[in-house]
Amino acid sequence: MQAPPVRKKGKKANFSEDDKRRGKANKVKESEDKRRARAQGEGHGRSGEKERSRQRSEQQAHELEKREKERGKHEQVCKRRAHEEERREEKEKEKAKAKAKAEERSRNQHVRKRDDKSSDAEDERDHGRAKEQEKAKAKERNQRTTHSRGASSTVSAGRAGSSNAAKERGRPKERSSSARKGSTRRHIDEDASDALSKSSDNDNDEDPCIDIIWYGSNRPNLTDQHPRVYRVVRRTIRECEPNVCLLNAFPDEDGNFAHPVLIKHATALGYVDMTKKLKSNKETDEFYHRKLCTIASQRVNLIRGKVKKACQRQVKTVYGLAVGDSEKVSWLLDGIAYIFPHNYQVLKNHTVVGEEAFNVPIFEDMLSDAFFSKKNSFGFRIMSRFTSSDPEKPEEKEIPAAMLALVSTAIYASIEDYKHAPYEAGKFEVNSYLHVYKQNIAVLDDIKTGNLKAYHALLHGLYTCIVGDNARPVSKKTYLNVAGMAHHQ
DNA sequence: AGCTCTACAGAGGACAGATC
DNA sequence: GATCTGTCCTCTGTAGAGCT
Repeated sequence: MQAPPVRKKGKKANFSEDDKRRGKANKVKESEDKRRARAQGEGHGRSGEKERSRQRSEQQAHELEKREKERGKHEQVCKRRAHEEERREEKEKEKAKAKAKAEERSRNQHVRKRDDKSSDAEDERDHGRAKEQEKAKAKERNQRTTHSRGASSTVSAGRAGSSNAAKERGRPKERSSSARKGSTRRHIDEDASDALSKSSDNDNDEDPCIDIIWYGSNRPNLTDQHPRVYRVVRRTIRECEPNVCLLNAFPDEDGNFAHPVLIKHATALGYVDMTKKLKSNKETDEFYHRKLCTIASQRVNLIRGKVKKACQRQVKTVYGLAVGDSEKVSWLLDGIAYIFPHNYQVLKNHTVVGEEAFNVPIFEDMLSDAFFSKKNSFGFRIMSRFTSSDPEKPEEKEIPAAMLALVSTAIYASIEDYKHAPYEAGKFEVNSYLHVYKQNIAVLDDIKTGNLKAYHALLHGLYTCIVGDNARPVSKKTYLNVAGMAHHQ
């Protein structure tokens, strides 16, 4: 069996060049074989009777040669046939494999769809592990835990473990990456096997260990964790990620924002010892939940980072920025003028249309780009949870204020990057931009309290523009005029 | 030591061109 | 027209550098 093409560094599947070359080489080889076969055939025909009549001895030698050639030819044909047979078998095997893979994929999709529908479905999935797999997993994990206890750490070993872990930082990379590969695959397989073995709902066989598997890097890896820990953290992530757009884009203002969510899911799943550990104030237990929180908080970071990246590409043209134009940048950022339609003229009075907050096309573009670029994108996945602020029109959903404020904050950060030359994309840190986020939220709150209809028109209007036909068209935001906005800026 | 951010890696889906 | 193959893109997850 041929090994699958090795992927190298980089995002793209990197088998292209190698495969191309391999494909070309095969073609060249084929044509060379053909040429050789043709040449052999021709040569064979020419070595005829003329030679025989001239010199018997030569003829004998020739015949000998001929026989040799034929034998060689025959061997070649045999070899080729064997090779063809081999290739055919390989192809059949590959086909069978692809079929199995497709079946597995469709099962996975089914499971994933089920998973999206409700978290109850996840319960089924999580609890429906095949007995055999669980045993194998438990065995594997025990081995790993033993290893990590000896060489690295589990948090059950407490802080002492972390110092060991620090020593272990220099461990060979293969260890972690192979563990990652194995574990990632393992969880996917769990999903697949789960779809098949719904009947085996039995938690008694599950590995009850709730220690954190941690090899001493900055945070524990999600997929390395024991099933119970994995399940609780996974659910915590699933709850925290949408909340970034629905409720608060900067929850990590409180470093342990995921802590209550962890407790909630541990309790819901009935993991008494884990709930106890999460609620405990002991130093080792605090360390335990802090470590678990870091897994969730990284996901939140990633979402924000993506939004900032989307904005970086656009602000230059939208706001007509030049690198090092600190005067314009300062003006745009002061009082968050950039959220309003404006007219900036050098050495003249700049004007801002205060009635049209967030009525700049970049907001719609950035929301689209960051959250709704594809039917499968994050925004579409959480769209069912969007609500309406207008009690009279509950069906007219709105873009959540947190989502709009996050985009606005990312735009602020991107504009600020142009303040100094040379251009350098700054970091989108919580500490640096939390005040901007709060300022944006305050503006939205003011609109909401001052003119609910305008607030609804703004956010539902954005929703309509982005989501399209699913929503009813809504009047333009031109009547938005919030007198009280100014004193909050 | 812990936090934050970025880059990298792997898997799977989408799509276009090639081939049958 | 159906199927196959190669390539690109996106998403999820992880490692590690740099900073506090």
